[in-house]
Amino acid sequence: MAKSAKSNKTMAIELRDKLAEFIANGNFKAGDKLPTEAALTAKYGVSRTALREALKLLEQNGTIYVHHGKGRFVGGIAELKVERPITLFESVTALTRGNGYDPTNKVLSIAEQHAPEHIAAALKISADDRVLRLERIRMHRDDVLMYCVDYVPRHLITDKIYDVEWSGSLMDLLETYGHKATMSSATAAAVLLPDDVIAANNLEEFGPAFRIVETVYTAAGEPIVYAEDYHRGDAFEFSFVRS
Amino acid sequence: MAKSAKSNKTMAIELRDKLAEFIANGNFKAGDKLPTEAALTAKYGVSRTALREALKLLEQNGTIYVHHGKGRFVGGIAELKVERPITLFESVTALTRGNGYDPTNKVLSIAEQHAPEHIAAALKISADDRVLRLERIRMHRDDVLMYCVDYVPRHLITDKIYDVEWSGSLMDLLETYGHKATMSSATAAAVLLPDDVIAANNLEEFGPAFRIVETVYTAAGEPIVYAEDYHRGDAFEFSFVRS
DNA sequence: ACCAGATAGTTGTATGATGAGTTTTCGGCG
DNA sequence: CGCCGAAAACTCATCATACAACTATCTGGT
Repeated sequence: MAKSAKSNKTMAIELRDKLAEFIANGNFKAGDKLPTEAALTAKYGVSRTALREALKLLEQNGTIYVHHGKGRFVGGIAELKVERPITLFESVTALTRGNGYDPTNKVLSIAEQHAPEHIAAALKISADDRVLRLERIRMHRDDVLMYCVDYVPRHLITDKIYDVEWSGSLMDLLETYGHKATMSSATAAAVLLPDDVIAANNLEEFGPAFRIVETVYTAAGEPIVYAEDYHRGDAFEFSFVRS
Repeated sequence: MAKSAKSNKTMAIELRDKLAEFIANGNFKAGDKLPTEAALTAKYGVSRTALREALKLLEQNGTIYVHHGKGRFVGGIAELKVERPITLFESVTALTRGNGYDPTNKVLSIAEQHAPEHIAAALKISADDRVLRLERIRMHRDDVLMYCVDYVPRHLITDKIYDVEWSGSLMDLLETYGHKATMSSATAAAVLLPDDVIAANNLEEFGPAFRIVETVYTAAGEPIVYAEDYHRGDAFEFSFVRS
């Protein structure tokens, strides 16, 4: 199996994902026996080393379980897999598309200011540091799907704020400045939009919102965004497995 | 490194855990460089194969990240762990206590009926099979925290329904009948309580609800409960890590 | 028919070699 | 002396081979 061209992924990761797909698409149910290592190395054309590494990753995430000398078997949790769990870190654009919409962004405001105390703490900046506050709505045709407020430490964006295109993906933008978002710590709650937001933006029909407040980090643990995302209740549903 | 005596764990798993401990105890912070493969094989007295397998497991769970040719570094995700993530399978009682409340249950109704089609499908029962529908509210003093509807396949409860105490934990009850709940597949959304529920139970002040719909399974993958839980929006907040 | 040993099948572990990406060192040139 | 390119060293990625440990099945002896 040749690795994908230009892929940064290792063979083990690619193979893990291919095997996961094979299991998901192969009419397996919990407890079914998987092909042996020998059969799988032949099937995918890889070394036994890469295959074993991939299989151990699948074992760690519950997709399979192993009995030494007997073989490998499909784990029960595999049937509970959801395609895009709430725990998946992805851009708001991808999330919105995953819920079946074709989103466009509208920038309501972009401003440089001091951060409220709790936001400064989350972003690990001092009270003297400034943040950029980006306020946007995400729309599908004429319907407002999300109201979003993002706070970014000012020092991360080395250009003047009016020289920057703010309507695209904030994560992609930060990556061009050398800060690649990879994970976040989040909380979710059911709320109503703040009254002043409703009044300022004609959002009387928005209804209950699924609010996610998250701090976004690079792989090295550097906090780069504090986000408050209000997802319209009747437009979004979030999936996850509890175990 | 000798494996623990009588351990069923593979070398890779044991080493993963030892390395995780080394990282946690070693005054490392996110972004710090870890010792090379050569140094770690010498330190732990293991083959390079086992070490690489262990390191890949740590990479998958976010503890470390890798840059080909540069080395391995401590990941920031370890600092993001939350104590009771939304993905933790626990009883509603434990969840409610985790949010700081001392809940009492009030049974609104218990009835035997046919299951709606989507619920029969989720519980993997036929249209002829019957379910028990349990409707309850969870209260903290005089405040209603949750409105819950649970559906249980009738055949799981071998006693007459009026001989059963329904105000306790449903999961504990099912365990006494030999069906231990261990995991669930869930979706969450922000909604309003249905109008008839508000009217029937004087819940005009409930406000937006964080609704979790989940199918609960035993370890063998047998579905035993279909639950619709409406958590009062201003009383519950759910945490999770995205990666 | 039952039991013990041998064989075959399957996963677990180790070692050595080569390839690919990154950093450091060395030598030549202006 | 500083800069640049090439080579060497460092570090992770992949492959191949050999042997060990566990499980299932087969065979031969009683």
